Amino acid sequence: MPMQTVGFSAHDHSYCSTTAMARAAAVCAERRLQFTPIRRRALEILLEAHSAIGAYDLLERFNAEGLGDKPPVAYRALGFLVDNGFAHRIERLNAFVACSHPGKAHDPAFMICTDCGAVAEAMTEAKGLDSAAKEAGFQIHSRLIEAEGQCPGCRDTAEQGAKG
Amino acid sequence: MPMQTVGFSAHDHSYCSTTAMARAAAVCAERRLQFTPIRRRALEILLEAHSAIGAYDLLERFNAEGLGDKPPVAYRALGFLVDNGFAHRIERLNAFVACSHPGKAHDPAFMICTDCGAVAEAMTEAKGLDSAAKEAGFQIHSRLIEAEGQCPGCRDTAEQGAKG
DNA sequence: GCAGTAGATGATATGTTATAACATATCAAC
DNA sequence: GTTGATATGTTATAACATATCATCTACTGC
Repeated sequence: MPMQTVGFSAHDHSYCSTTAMARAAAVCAERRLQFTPIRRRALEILLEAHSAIGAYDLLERFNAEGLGDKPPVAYRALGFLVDNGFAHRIERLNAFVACSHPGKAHDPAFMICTDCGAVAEAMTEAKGLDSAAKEAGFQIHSRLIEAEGQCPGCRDTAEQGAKG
Repeated sequence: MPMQTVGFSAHDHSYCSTTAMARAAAVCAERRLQFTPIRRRALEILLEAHSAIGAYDLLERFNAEGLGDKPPVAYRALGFLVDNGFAHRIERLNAFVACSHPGKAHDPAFMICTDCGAVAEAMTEAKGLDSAAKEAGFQIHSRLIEAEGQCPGCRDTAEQGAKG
């Protein structure tokens, strides 16, 4: 099945994956960053998943493909992707997802489905947090916003199960 | 110095600590929970800190006091405190803080000072996240909101340093 | 009081995530 | 062809977390 969920909605995944890779390659070229095979493959794997991938999961994939089997290999590749805005770290899961809006600076929020593991990225304003920080005299350097719950697909499935 | 920061503002810390302990004890009595010496001491230590304490830091304290030196001891105590709303886990730090609003159900936001390690808890609305979730058809079960930056005290210090 | 039971603690082992530190390879610039 | 910069390979270990089973303690009902 070629369709999966992004933002929990069906889409042509191979297309979105391909365009994301092309965009990443373009950004790297522009910034004189080396989009090496390991980095490239790491991003491909994240893009294929649309769920969060742990560093050691990634490492297993690498190992199977002869790309290296030591933790730093995975952490460096992931670090590169995160540093350059091609991926995000999901703290709740100690894992990583491909960025849905690469290139643009953003403080994303994530919705994590606890049933199927899908992760969707949303742009949010976090106005409540900003005003709380202002009130406290706290200067925010970075925000972390993650929600866990059920994606639309899994809600439907759960309801079916409850009925049947 | 008896004063420290909560919500980054000066306060009589021994008083806030004592009342928090009393409140926790009352809640435990009401819910028929055992507020055992280990659990009690864990909460005391978190309350004294007003910054996030890691499980192994806590364990070191326990060990020094003859309360146990194996990881499960710390994780169980912390689990109890979190489950019952006396403490929160800070994902970004893999560490724990005493709850500033025990008893009330809440989805707190945290402000973490990267200079001094102080952590303040704020109540927020997270309206942006809620509307994004609604739009995506995602049902939120729990929220995680953490900001890193500089607390008022450390901002002042940093400015002094820049000047001098 | 005493037996049964649930919950708490003790102890061992292991699993999982992450980084420090050092060595080597690759490639471009001089 | 040496230098310098960046990426990768490798070893070791730090840091965080849980599974499992044995034992003990405290409440429950008799």
